[in-house]
Amino acid sequence: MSARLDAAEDPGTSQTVRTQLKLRELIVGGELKPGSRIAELALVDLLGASRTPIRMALVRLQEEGLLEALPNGGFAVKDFSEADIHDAIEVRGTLEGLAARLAAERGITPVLLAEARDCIARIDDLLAQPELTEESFNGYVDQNGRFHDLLSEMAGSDLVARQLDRAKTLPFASPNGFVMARSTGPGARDILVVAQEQHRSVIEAIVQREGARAEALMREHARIAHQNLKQALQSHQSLQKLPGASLIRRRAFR
Amino acid sequence: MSARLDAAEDPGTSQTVRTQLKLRELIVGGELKPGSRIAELALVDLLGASRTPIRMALVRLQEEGLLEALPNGGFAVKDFSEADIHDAIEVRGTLEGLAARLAAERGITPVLLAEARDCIARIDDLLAQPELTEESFNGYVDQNGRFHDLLSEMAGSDLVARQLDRAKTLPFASPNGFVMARSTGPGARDILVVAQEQHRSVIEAIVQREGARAEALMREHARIAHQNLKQALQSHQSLQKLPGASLIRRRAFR
DNA sequence: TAGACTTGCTCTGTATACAACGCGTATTCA
DNA sequence: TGAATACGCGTTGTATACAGAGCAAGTCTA
Repeated sequence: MSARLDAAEDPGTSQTVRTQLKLRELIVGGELKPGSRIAELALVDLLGASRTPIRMALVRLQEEGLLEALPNGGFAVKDFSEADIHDAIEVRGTLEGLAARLAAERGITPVLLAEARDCIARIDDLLAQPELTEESFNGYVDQNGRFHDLLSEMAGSDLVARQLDRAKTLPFASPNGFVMARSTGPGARDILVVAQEQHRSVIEAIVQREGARAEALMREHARIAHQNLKQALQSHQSLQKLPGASLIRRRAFR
Repeated sequence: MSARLDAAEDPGTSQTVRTQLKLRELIVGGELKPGSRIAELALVDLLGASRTPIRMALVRLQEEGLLEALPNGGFAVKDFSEADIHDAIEVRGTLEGLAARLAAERGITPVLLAEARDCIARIDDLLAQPELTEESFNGYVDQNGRFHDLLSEMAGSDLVARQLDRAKTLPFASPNGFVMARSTGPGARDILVVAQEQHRSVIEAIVQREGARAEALMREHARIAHQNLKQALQSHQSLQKLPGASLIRRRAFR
């Protein structure tokens, strides 16, 4: 019975991977409430896979930090305090700072540099107009994600990239996490302008082999998310747009 | 058949956890060669558990970074280049620097401070004598591990502690990794003296709320491991004492 | 009526059976 | 003799059966 109904969705991948992706969506989407135990049998019905791949996915998501193991077996969706989110952003900034410093110290390939410059040029184009449209905002999110991936690659270290991936897994710690929460509003475009300036400066610092400067810039760049967090927590509307908002403890909405 | 022969070893824990611990020992001990596929059935015979908990343990060890998933299924023990080890140490230093900075900025509890001071005092005692015995060296390793655990706790953040744990998992990236490789030799004691001075300074910086200083000190502290790595790679004898030495690529011994 | 004990159910952890896939080998054909 | 194909073995990924433990509900007794 390996040919399940929904197996046709992603023919190439294994049940375990499909289950993991679906589960992650359910979690950050808020379908599974934090704190309460996740019943494996319920997921069997919900996801159309047997318990074995589901358990595998649960273990992987626990290692990712989205689930916690309960004392008497099983897993529950983790919830995060405001302080946790702050720390998650700080960790990402620190590791991105490390990546930037290593990139500056070791030098980067012309190919990577060209890609980064292309990335920055595209964001420049998007920000050329005084008004932010939904389309240009989505474009920014794409290019911003690409920029941060490129930076991870520039460090030239699988280990650093791996650790950075881990740090970005938490939805609100990802480079685009709080950008999403601020897609509209008066200050939205200005923040992107500031962020873009930091993008430009970091690449310049890396090219000039200024490690300390590159590091400091990436740390500060991540801290934009702190401002966005603060603002998002005051606006229910903004929080709705934040991926993984349901994982935040003491949430006022709902 | 849940009452296996060796189940009596650790009555409380589950098969999965026991398997994971045993497997990790096999890996860092060099019993499982890097690169080649790990046959699950072989582990069934070797560890006395069925395939299910073994697979669980394999997945967890992959997430830990000790195993890599092979393209056509299964896992292999990862091998690490000299550059990987360098990066792993740098990542640990960076995260320990973050922990120290957070501890300084946020302040630490008197209990933690007392424990840290006790830790430092014990190391002082061990280093009071001009000669390093095997006993005093082992004592140093214990207290050094304790110190680094305390520092992780001082940050006051589960997320930071988690990420730091990950960074310390690689055996040669752990605070005691390269200390072990330098247990003997003329310079051995002097290095411990330097490290201990850094321990002292970091705690002082944290108490004085000097975040930047605390961070810089922990980074530099981790870099002692770089020196030790360099020296260990030149001496077969030292490498033998290094946990996980068999995971290093292009090794000259054996 | 309240508390404690017992019983039953549901859930996880573990073992095993099954199927598909890949790889190596052997055989056959050109 | 070489290359290509087919067959068989071993391996992983998946499904399911089974057992023990925890939790809740119900009942009995004081």
